Amino acid sequence: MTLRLHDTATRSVRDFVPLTPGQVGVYLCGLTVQSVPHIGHLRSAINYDVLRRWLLHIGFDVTFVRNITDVDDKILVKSQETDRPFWAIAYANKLVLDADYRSLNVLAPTYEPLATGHITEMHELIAALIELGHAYVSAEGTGDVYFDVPSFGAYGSLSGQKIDDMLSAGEAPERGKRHPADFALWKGVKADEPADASWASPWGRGRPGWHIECSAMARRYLGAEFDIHGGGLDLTFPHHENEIAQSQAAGLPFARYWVHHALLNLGEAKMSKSLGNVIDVAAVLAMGIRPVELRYYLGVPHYRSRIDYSDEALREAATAYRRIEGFVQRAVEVVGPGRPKDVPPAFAAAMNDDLNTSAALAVVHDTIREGNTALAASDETGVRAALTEVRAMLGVLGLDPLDPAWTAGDTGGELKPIVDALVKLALEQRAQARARKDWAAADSVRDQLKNAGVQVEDTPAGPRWTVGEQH
RNA sequence: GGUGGAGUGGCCGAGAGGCGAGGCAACGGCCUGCAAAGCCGUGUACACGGGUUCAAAUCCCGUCUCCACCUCCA
Repeated sequence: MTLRLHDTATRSVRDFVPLTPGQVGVYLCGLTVQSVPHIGHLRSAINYDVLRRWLLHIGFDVTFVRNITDVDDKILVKSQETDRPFWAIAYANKLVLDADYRSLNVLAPTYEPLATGHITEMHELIAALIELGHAYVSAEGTGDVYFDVPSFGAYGSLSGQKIDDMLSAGEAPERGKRHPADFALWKGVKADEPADASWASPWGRGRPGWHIECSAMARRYLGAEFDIHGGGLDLTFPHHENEIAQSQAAGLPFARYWVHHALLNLGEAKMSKSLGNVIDVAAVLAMGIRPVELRYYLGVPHYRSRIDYSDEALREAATAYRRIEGFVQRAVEVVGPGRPKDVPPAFAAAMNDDLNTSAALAVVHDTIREGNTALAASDETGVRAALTEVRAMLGVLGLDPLDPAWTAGDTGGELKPIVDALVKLALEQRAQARARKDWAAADSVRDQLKNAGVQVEDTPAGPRWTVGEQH
């Protein structure tokens, strides 16, 4: 059974065949670090993290490149508004982004190139495009270099756009564009822009256009042709279309599969900084939702389905995750953590079917039900079998409760043995009360523990307790 | 105007011609001293109107509503 992926270029689900057997090169458009990331951005990271984990699980060697755009119009505007260097703003936002990725258990990419670190590679590509007649220097002496869109016959093939049908670009062609659809490869420095936001080039000082960085960096780290290019649906046009044009016009075959994920909406529109309808990780944590629960919420719907954000749905996802977590904890108490390895065939089939995470999760829940039944029957073999499968599946989704990424952050870990001893003391009294059928006394112990944040449950193996997981 | 996509039970969310994915909530039962957790069971769900078919949520035609992109955007 092979992996099948939806390819935007063909608008169909296709068998995934890597360029080189056993190896996969993935380029994901990361963020422009113009502000603190919101949970829509993180959905993107999680979707591709699941893709990556699945590729790894089925045995591929994955080179995963996710870029950072650290210079652009908005960052420069912010720099002027706040009178801080653009690079300090970009870096500060990148630090928050890094922390968010880590908190959500998103694997670090193989490499994370910065746009400003690849000016040379961009120059090479731009020079080649000029040489081949696919780019030109603005006639107005601004130092701008534009890609000549009409010179690239296949333009629009990814998004199905025809140049003639496109909405006229509001403003008149700027600074010497030959065609309104032409886009900047290099932007000559403007008088009012920060002096430290420009680089020397054969066409004068300036800075990169937005699209060129991805073509240049994908080429540098993944080669002229690579397997998968990912990004948000909103990048299909013009960004990805322009990447294709730049790369292919320069003779580079570029990406073989285009994977786009749907967006996260808040209210009636996509979450976006410019609309002001934004929720970030800090806001979610403030609701009492843990990062793992946020990951579950963002990662379970199919990646090509829009998520309409709501607090209720997020809280519900947290509850659902706790059922999963509850099974894993109870099972571990009986048989130990086990050694997660194989995944049930139905789970693999769902993942191979264009990463159907919802269907895959149904298999997780089915397995958990079997595991719970085994637990109730004190069937250790059954518990162990279910636990290893469940953990293997959750591992692919990045949601294994035992993953150090989640457990490392647990607060009060060093107090646990102490609390454990104290709770045991109380539970002993409860056991004695129960033995003499003094239910009032027994329940009083349980209620007092509950008031202190400790939940007590009776199981076939005796009472167990957990700390504050109520919302 | 062009391009792509969506409307599924109280809620979330898969599926894409035939036997009701899964979760949350609710209700009933089992278990329990009582709980909790768990397990078992309970729902005439597919935007609307036509059509094709033995059979349609799934295909066709039409209608409505919504979203994204065509300008920076995950």
